[in-house]
Amino acid sequence: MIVGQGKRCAAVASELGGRIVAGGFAPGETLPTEAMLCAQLGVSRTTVREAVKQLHGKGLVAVSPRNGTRVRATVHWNQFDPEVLGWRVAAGVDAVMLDQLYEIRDCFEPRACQLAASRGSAGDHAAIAGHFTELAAPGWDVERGIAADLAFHLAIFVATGNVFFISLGAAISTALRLSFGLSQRRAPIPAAELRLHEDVCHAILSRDGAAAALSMRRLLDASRRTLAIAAAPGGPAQTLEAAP
Amino acid sequence: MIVGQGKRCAAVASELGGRIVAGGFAPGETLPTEAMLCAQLGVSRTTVREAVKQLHGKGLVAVSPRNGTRVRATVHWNQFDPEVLGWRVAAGVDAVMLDQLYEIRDCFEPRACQLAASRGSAGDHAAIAGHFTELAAPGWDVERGIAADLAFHLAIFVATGNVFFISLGAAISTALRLSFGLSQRRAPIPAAELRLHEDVCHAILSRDGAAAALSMRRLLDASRRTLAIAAAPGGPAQTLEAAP
DNA sequence: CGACACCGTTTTGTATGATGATTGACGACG
DNA sequence: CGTCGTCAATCATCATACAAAACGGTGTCG
Repeated sequence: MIVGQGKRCAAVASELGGRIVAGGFAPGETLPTEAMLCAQLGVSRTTVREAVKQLHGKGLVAVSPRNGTRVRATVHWNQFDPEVLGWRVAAGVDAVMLDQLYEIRDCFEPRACQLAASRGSAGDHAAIAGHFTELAAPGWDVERGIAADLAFHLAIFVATGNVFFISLGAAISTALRLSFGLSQRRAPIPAAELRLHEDVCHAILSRDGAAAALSMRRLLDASRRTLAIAAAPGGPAQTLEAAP
Repeated sequence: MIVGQGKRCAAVASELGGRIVAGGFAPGETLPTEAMLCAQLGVSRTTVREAVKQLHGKGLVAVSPRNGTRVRATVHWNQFDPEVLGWRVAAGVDAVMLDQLYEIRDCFEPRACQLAASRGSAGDHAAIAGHFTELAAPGWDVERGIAADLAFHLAIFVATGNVFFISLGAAISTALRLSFGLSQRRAPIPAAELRLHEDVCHAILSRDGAAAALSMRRLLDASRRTLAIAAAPGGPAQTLEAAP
C-alpha cells in the first residue's frame, strides 16, 4: 500500500488546515510562529514546516520572513483541492456551501454526461452501467449505496476523456460523498431518484448526448430537493457535521 | 511584498514539477532518491523534502519508504492547481490540451456570465466594465491588452459570488494568459472579438443573464477559431512554448 | 525639527547529522 | 513449494546551528 506520507506531517497539516478553513484564524491574521506551533503540536520544526509548505501549496497561507505565516483571503484558496474541500466539509456544511456546490455541479455534470455519451469508450460505458447495477441492487446497505452512487458519478467524468473533468470529479468527490450520505442517512435512495439514474445511464449507453444532459439536470434537481428536505426541518440544524 | 516562500524551495518544486508534467518521468516511475536529488539540484535534503511535500499535495507523486518517490497516474493529478496547470503550459501546449481547455471554458464561462449578470454587485459590474474599457483603450500594447483581457474574464468569475467559480478562474488564469498571448502575439485583438467582449459586458451590466451566457458562448467560439488559425499554419509548430 | 542611514531583533530559510520506522526483497526453513 | 523471518534501503522525524530578510528603533547629520 502506498502510504503517501508520514502520519505526523499529515496530521499537522490537517490540524492547521482544518482550523483555518473553519475560521479559527481569520484571513490576514498571522499564525503562531513555527517555534510556537512546535510546542503546541508537539512536533519538530521540520514537520511543522513541511505541513505549512503543503498549506502554502493550496493557497491557504503566505509566509514571509519576519512577518510570519499569514492566512490568505479566501479568494486565493484552491477550493478544488480535495483536501481543502474535505476540511471544509469536516468543518460543517451550511446552506450557502450546498447552494454553491450544486450550482457548479449543475454547470458541469450535464456537460460531462453529454461528452460521456458522445465519445466514451465501450469500457467506460460498461463501468457506468456496472456502478448503476450495483446502485440498484437489492439488499440495501448504506455504505455500499453511497460508494456506488459516488462511483457512478465519477465514472461519468472519466468517460469524458477530458483530464479537467476528471480532476474536477476527484476534487468534489469528498463533497459528493457527504451529500449522498446526507440524503441517504435514513432511507435508501428514493425510487424516483433511482429511476433518474437509470435514465442517465440509459441515455449515455445509447450515445444520446442531449438526453443524457437533460436526465442529469433532472437528477440534480431532484437530489437538491431531497437534500433540502433532509437538511432543513427535522434533520440536524443549520450546520451538518461530517461523520466521524 | 509577500514573497510566499524561499527561492530555493520554490525553484526545486518547479524544477521537479515541471519535469514530471513534461513527461520527464513516466507515471509509475520512481524519482531519484532524496539524496540523489540533493546532489543533482545542489540543495539540502530539507529543501528537497519540502518541495516533494508540495508535489505530493498536488497529487503528482506518492512517497513511501523503501519504494521511493513515485509519479502517480495523471488522473490523480490536481489539474486545477494553478501551479500544475502553469507547469503544463510551460511544458508546451498541444492541440489536445487546447481542445480540453476550451471544452471546460465553454462549460463554465457562459454560466459564470449568467450568474454575474443576475446577482453581481454594482462594484463587481463596475470592475468588469473598467477592464473592458482598458481592453478597448486606444494605444495598443500587447502586455497591457493581455492583462486587461485576463482581468476581464477573472472579474466575471468574481462577480458570481461562488467561491468555486472564483477558484476555477484562478486555476485556469495561467492557461488563459497563454491563450491570449497566442492569439494576440502579432496583431491586437480583432475588432470582431472586441465587439463580442462588449456584448458580454453590456449584457452583464443590463443584468440579462441569458444574453450574457449567449454572448460569452459566441466569444469563446470566435476565440477558439482565432487560436486555431494562430496555432496551426504559419505559427509555431505543433507545440507552443510559453514566453520565458 | 526632520530626514536618512545604520544596527539589532525577530522570524523564516537552509544546511547538517543522527536516529527511528516502514516496507519490499531475499533467503532460510519446514 | 510455500511460509516466515531477517535485512537493507529509504523515507520520517528530530535537534541544532547558522544565514538571510524584514521591520522597528535609534542615532547622527543637515
